[in-house]
Amino acid sequence: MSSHERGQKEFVSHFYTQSRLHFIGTWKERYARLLETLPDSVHGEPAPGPGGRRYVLHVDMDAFFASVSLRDRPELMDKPVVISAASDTSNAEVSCPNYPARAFGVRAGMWMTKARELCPGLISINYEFEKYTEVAEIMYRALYETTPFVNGVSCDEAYLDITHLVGEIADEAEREAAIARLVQNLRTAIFERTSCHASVGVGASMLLARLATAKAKPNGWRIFQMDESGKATLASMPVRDLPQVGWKGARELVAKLGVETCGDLQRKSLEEIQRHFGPKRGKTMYNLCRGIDNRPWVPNGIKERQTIGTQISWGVRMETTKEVITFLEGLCEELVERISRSEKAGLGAKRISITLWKAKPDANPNHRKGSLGHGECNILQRTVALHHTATSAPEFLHHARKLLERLDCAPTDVRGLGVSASSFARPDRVLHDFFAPPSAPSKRIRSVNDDGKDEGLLKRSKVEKGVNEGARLQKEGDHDAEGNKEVVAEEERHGPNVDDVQASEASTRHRSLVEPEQTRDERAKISTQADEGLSSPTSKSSRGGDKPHERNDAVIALLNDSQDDDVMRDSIGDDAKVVEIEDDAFAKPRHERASVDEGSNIEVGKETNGEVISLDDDDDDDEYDNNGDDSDNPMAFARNGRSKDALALSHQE
DNA sequence: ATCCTCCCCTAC
DNA sequence: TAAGGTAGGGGAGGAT
Ligand SMILES: Nc1ccn([C@H]2C[C@H](O)[C@@H](COP(=O)(O)OP(=O)(O)OP(=O)(O)O)O2)c(=O)n1
Ligand SMILES: [Mg+2]
Ligand SMILES: [Mg+2]
Repeated sequence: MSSHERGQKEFVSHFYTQSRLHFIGTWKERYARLLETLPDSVHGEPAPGPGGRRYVLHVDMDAFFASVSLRDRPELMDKPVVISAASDTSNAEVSCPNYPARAFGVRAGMWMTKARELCPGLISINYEFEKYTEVAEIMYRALYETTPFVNGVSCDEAYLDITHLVGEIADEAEREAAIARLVQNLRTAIFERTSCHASVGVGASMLLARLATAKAKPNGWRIFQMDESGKATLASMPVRDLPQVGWKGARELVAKLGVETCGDLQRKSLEEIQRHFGPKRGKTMYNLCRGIDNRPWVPNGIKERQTIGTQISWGVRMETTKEVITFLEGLCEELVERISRSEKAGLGAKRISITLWKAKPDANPNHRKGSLGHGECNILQRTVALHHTATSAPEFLHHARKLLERLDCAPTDVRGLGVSASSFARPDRVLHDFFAPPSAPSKRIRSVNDDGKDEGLLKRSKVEKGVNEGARLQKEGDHDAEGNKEVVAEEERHGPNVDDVQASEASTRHRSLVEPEQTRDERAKISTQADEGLSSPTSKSSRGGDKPHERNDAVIALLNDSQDDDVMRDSIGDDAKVVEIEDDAFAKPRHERASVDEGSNIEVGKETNGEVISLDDDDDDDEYDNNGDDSDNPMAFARNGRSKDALALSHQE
């Protein structure tokens, strides 16, 4: 049921109860709350052992969602089963195939129709999010019983540093025996308490532990030693098996450097890799293919959040601007709720971004994921930096609307929306909001920038030049459906879940080399030729024609109402006629400004509350689409010197 | 150089 | 039917 049919706001909250990706995506936040109940979890970094020895465990549940659900259905255990929202013949997305299903080539992210082709009679079980949460918690408790040095990655996966438990053991054989005992105890504890299997990899770094886990699965464990044989193993592994090298990266490596294995990559110089992938990514790849992992240990796996966001790009259908606004409002309310549940509770956002999935004009409905998928879209984002913080849903909504206006999208073309908050800082007008309800008209004191333009003009300058050619802004699809057929050999072994000892040599698990059934490209194109051209080394040039973001320098008004705009603009940052709050944060580089506010003990007084920069207030915002039809914006004409429907707007001069 | 915005990729 | 989210790293290209 689309958002239009269900009602925009209801749709938002309901969607989140059903989405597995939302469940996964918000898991760390819930994990952070769980940690607060585990006194042992507050720990710093583990120290290296004697002789620089280090032992890291990577623990990952096997076919997690499926394992949880199959506990109660033992008769299905050895049959091919997936977890998905599918019933019968529907085309849902596969979340988690069990290992028997994987033997048929069924993969997470695959659509059910494809999965059924590969595996006739495939059984699907629906999501049971509460159970996953329960099992995840039990698993984590077992992990923290082993060591406080736990780095949580996801609901079914974490790294443990056990150097302090085994590193002191001088004799190597003894040390390895101790590791084996520890790992087996942990695996046994998890299985006894959850009836689900975890596999474990051991290595001197997170990277090596993770590579070991991949070889250990399912239901096994393994050590990845970087001895001669380990080096040979690594050299023979496809680059796709390295973390951070995904489907595109692997393909790019082949196309640009002729590299397929880690060994191939090892033979390339740092400079050459960097030439194609940039300094940082190049350096990372250069290291990873050698088994070198410099990632710092993150205690508990919890880093300070930089952004909090909400987005939905499924089932989004709207016909009027009002519907768009209502949907956005739903997202903003969800966002505020999530912020309040996070460690950023009580803070406000100094940056707000939106994401828009805009249907391509020529989108082919056959490439949609069911009737409610977003189909072929251009995905556009816009950001605004505020001088002050936004804390309430109405404030977020206000800015989200303005950002959306810049994108000039007809409601009927909207296929998805997102709102996100960043640059968190101490809120600067908390009390103010109490006395000034969102809709209250504001007193304003206007000022004008150098151009001397006035506000009226600004309000029509929202749509940016170039957005109507948005298609050009995005990279074209990468591969056609055919590209998908060249499925790579996978999954040699899947017999009965064997030993609880070192998994056999044959136990190799490859990450998919196949493009996921994914959002950005919709693997839309039927013509392979054009595609191949684009994937050549020059393909980046598809961004060449960008004309993103014309600077929106116009009018500024000062006012003291929390409703009004508060946009940070270069043109006014330092020299415009704006009464600026004296705030040491503003002495810093722009990107540091907002976040450092937090903890700076600036009094949030009446004095500093007053000045807010604004473009205008909200009273007539409905021009966001005047009547829902895009492309008719006076400024589109003014700026482009051309506009499809400039005539339609002559109404306001 | 460094910052900023928008976009791409990756992982679960 | 069907639920294509979320966060972070980082690159390209323009502005400063
Ligand atoms: N594209 C994906 C990837 C993962 N998941 C969910 C279902 C998985 O069960 C869970 C954990 O992801 P893993 O990558 O750990 O995969 P599994 O645990 O399913 O299998 P494995 O045995 O390979 O770890 O996340 C999902 O819904 N969609
Ligand atoms: Mg797993
Ligand atoms: Mg996992």
